[in-house]
Amino acid sequence: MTTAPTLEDVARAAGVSTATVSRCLNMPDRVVEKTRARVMKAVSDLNYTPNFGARVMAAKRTQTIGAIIPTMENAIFARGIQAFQETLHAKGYTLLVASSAYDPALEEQEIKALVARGADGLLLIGQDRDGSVYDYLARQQVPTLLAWTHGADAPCPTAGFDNRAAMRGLAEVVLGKGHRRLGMISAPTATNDRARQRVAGVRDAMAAAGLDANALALVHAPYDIDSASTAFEGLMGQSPRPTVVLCGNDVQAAGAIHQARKMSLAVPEDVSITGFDDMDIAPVLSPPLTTVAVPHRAMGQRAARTLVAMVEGEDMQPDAPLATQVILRASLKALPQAD
Amino acid sequence: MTTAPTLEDVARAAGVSTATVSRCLNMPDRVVEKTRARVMKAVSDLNYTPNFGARVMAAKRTQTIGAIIPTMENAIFARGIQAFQETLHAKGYTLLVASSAYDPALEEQEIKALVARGADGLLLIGQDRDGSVYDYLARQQVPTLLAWTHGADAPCPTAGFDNRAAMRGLAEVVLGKGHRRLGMISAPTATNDRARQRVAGVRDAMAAAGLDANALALVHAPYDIDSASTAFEGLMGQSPRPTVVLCGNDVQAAGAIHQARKMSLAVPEDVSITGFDDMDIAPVLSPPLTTVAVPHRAMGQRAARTLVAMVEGEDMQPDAPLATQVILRASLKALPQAD
DNA sequence: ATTGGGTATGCAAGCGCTTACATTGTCCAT
DNA sequence: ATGGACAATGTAAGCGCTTGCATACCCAAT
Repeated sequence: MTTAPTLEDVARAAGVSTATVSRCLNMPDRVVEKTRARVMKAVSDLNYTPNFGARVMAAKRTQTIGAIIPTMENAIFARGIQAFQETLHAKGYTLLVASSAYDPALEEQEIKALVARGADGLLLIGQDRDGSVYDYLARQQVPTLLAWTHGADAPCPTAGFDNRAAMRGLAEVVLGKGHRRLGMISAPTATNDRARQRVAGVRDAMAAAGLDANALALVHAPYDIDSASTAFEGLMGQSPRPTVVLCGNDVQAAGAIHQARKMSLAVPEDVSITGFDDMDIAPVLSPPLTTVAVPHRAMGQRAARTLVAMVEGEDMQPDAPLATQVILRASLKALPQAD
Repeated sequence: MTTAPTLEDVARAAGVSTATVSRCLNMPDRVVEKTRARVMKAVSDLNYTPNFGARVMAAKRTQTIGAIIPTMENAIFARGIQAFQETLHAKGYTLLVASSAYDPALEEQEIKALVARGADGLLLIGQDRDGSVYDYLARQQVPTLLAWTHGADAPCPTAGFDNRAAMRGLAEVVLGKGHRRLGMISAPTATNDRARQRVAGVRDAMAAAGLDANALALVHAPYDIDSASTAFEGLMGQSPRPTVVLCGNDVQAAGAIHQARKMSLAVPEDVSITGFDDMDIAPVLSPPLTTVAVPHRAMGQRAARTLVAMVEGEDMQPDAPLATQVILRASLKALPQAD
């Protein structure tokens, strides 16, 4: 056979109609045991795989969920997506992942590609995107869930945590340790609401502590080790120098620690450093990293459950945000009392 | 409008036939300017997106490439896949990624899902899988490329490097530093030819140096930090204790270093540790990690070019394996000469 | 034996798109 | 004027599958 077998080939081989074969595959209990056995044998003899395009076109459901994550370059989204996939799989859905490299235009293309491909639902990260994208999604009636963020006022249902409150919690701990000159390395905030919220969280804490929120020494850098190193170097060049640098993410914190070592600055003696995410590497860095633990797996699972419910037409009442937790490790130290 | 517009809706709105609309979209120069403008206006007025299933079914090409990677949990495959995607994108293809969690059965399901979805080509990692899988792929006539591995005798074309030679190169350096009692932490080798090859590479070097290859203290652990920590602890419990532990991967090396610190073993004074991959974290660990640099991006790009060529029916002569490079950093030290 | 009520199966109409082929229209050479 | 060549567009036949409806069949009850 030079071309892939079709339903009809199977039907012929089993001596039944295409309808029966289709039913065997999709609603096995509507076909009597004996026939089904014969059909299944033909299926495996011919090594038949249904043609997806045809199936979609006829049935209008794909049992496929699409997800677009900003990056696969580091593990930020990996754990959550893995859990998301596992849960989807258990529910009979297949996950297709694309990565946008933090580029809104690319993301938009990928959204269209996934929708065109018949994704029954979409998972996107964060809520910063052009209104036209949400219009398009609404128009195409594709249930969409936003993860890694939380908000009742978001343009779609969300499954995530409150980035602002989470970072504020960490900043409060930092301030509680006596730090007053705060530095921060954040991802570019233009199209990244999570990053923006984290910055806002730090400022919230500063304001609440009676500090000038604008005094935050803020530097932007992409989520990679080298950029963060450079950013850290810049921060350390300022005077007075910050006593602590809060990083928007553990990867950046790793870069900061790395750079500190290069500059012969002891962490935390000369400068404290914190991260965000509590990735695998956080406890392994030296010094081990103070960070914010994000419930990645729980978020992925919840996202899967919610999105499937949306796809299957159930009403979902909005979820509360997931809780995050400050993890204290050696990279943050208390400042000696000055007053 | 309650349902997505179809080609026919557009045709009606523009006052032309569906064929003309289709041509506007797929071969614009076969339609005269004036008509095309009218059609395009209708398209954007209606916010029309072609139905992928229908298009696939009629045209039999999807411009989609599928990739299945063993894990997204850590960044092992991330850089390569990212480059793969970028190159595909430049060539007008969309990449769909699935993760098999190192489970052959899951991988098989995902292969079928991707094929059924009309992937024009497939990228798989390594070559260890049931013959029936390759039969299926041949049957379905889906061009398939194996990455992260190299071999003229592989069941499909490959785009990668020689794991065995790469690890042998590192082991030779290690032996050259005077180490004689070697420990190794490898991923489970049952369905992972890359891991198996790396072990073989170490044994090759040992044998070539006149050592007993069976004297290698080998422990298996999945690619995560905690498992590697445990594995390292086991290795250190043996006596005589290895003077160096070669890890199948940088993540495992991170776990090993972490565990060494916990056990108050100084690296590299008490024990040397090496990794594989030269991930971002390798230079950031303390001590910085001696490892093998793998040309991830080059591999991803080559894979994309080769696979697209295969999909488009060009003949490809087999490529040479990509070169790897031993990166010496502080985690490996020379042993004092004993003789 | 008949009849009625289920069940198991077959029939055939699409699903939205592409594309080979047919048709219509245009323009130029004769 | 007329025919021919070519360009622009339309017509309609699938692509492989699902599913509402029709048919065939089986068994129990009469």
